[in-house]
Amino acid sequence: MKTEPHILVVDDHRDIRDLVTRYLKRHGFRVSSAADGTQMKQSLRTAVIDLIVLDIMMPGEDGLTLCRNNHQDDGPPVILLTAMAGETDRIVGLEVGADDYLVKPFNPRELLARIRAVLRRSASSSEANSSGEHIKGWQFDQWELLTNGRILKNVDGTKQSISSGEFKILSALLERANMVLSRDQLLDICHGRDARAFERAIDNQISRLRGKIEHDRNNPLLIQTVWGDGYKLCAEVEML
Amino acid sequence: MKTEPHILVVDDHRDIRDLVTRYLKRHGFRVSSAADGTQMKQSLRTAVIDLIVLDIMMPGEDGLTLCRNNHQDDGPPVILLTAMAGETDRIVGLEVGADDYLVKPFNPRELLARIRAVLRRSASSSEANSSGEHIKGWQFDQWELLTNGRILKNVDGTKQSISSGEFKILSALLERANMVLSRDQLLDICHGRDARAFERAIDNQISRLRGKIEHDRNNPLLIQTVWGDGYKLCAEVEML
DNA sequence: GTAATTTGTCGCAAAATGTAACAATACCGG
DNA sequence: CCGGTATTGTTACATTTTGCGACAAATTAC
Repeated sequence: MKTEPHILVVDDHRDIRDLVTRYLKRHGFRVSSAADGTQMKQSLRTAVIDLIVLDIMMPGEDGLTLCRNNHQDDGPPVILLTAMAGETDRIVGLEVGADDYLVKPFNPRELLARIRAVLRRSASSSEANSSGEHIKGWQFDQWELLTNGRILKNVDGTKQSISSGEFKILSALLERANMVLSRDQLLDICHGRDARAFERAIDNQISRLRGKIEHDRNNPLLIQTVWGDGYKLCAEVEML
Repeated sequence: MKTEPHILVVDDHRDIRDLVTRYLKRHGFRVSSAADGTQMKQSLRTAVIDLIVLDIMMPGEDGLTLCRNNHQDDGPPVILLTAMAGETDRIVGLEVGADDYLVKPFNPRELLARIRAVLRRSASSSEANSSGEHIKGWQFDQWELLTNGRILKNVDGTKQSISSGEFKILSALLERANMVLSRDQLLDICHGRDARAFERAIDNQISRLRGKIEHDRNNPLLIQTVWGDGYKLCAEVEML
């Protein structure tokens, strides 16, 4: 049996709640809404929520705090709504625990796309990639990476072979393009939680990857270092 | 094929309609106009409109309602014209669905700039990239900072590499150009609330940044010190 | 004017990162 | 099973980035 994902919209503005709710329902989701942290927690107790859309600015309990707590409790994934751009590296990732964010005002279609992306990620990480919706690959910068092969195709026709480890790291980065991934996260994704291999192994893989995909190895633009945090793939990524 | 964007001007005052129409046409847009909600809906049915300039005060159907409906239907972006300042925060965003607003009386050049900005935003967000920054970068003084490349491009072609810490500070300042940011705020933005690192660390970053972007290091014009308060980026900043 | 406070920036040390070289391991065809 | 090859982990060292103390310069208070 397959039911539609259940989204919980948390915002203190009634009209925003209603608008988003209607929009998401129109696109096939089940939707509940909550006006504050208390209602949100209640909803989480009484229903199985697959994803939360959470406004960061709310009276009473702060959206950030709610997000953090939810994340500590292994709750559903969260997409944050924030009023201003910038300073977003910290929001997404381990510190706060959001899975993605959107800057207001945003395009509802954009929200929809992000919701689908986050759901796909959390689905493929919880199950052993059981359900069908597979991606064929990614297109970014001048490269195309297909999930089945282990080959990077350049638009100019050249090909670049990569190892399976490099493939894992690259696809992890592509899956979360433009977000910072810590070395820990990358290790988890590529090796599973068990092998607490020396963290610097990641640096090496990154270095090897850069050597293959960057234009100028000494000025990496695609895979960027975020000092003290991790790595981030910077590019417009299109899924195939 | 590339055609010029088609703007729909909706206002019950004929003189304003005509003025705006002429002005926009002179600047290369295709323009239609409507005097009320009925005409507006008709135009939307019969032509592909890229953006609506909509007066909020109109006899008959309210501009706000029209805007809301249009937004629910996934219609084109809207710039609202409003008679009074204040209470404008809630106009922009999901609540009403406007993408920007302008207070009457307004400078036509200002309208032009906003139209271009909104068109640029909606163009980039309609592309189906599942994730990616809203803003591509900023342009200020003689510099251009791309969120992707973490590289400062000078108009003369020179490039200046900056570290990820410097990038965070600079983008925080750009994001709030011409406002004062305290060291505390900058620390929060760059490191998160946890690490209450020595505030003077900011001074250092600022100093290093100045060394890279100011014309005369001993006479910083771009990043100005507000004694006892913090720092302020002083420049006309354009978002890309 | 002087004293107190705040800021600018240099130099250095600590921490983080890049990467080459090498060792360990996995993989693969016989 | 074996030798050869490709891949990956580890170490070591160079380099970059950052934080912090120190002191000079600037600003404000008095």
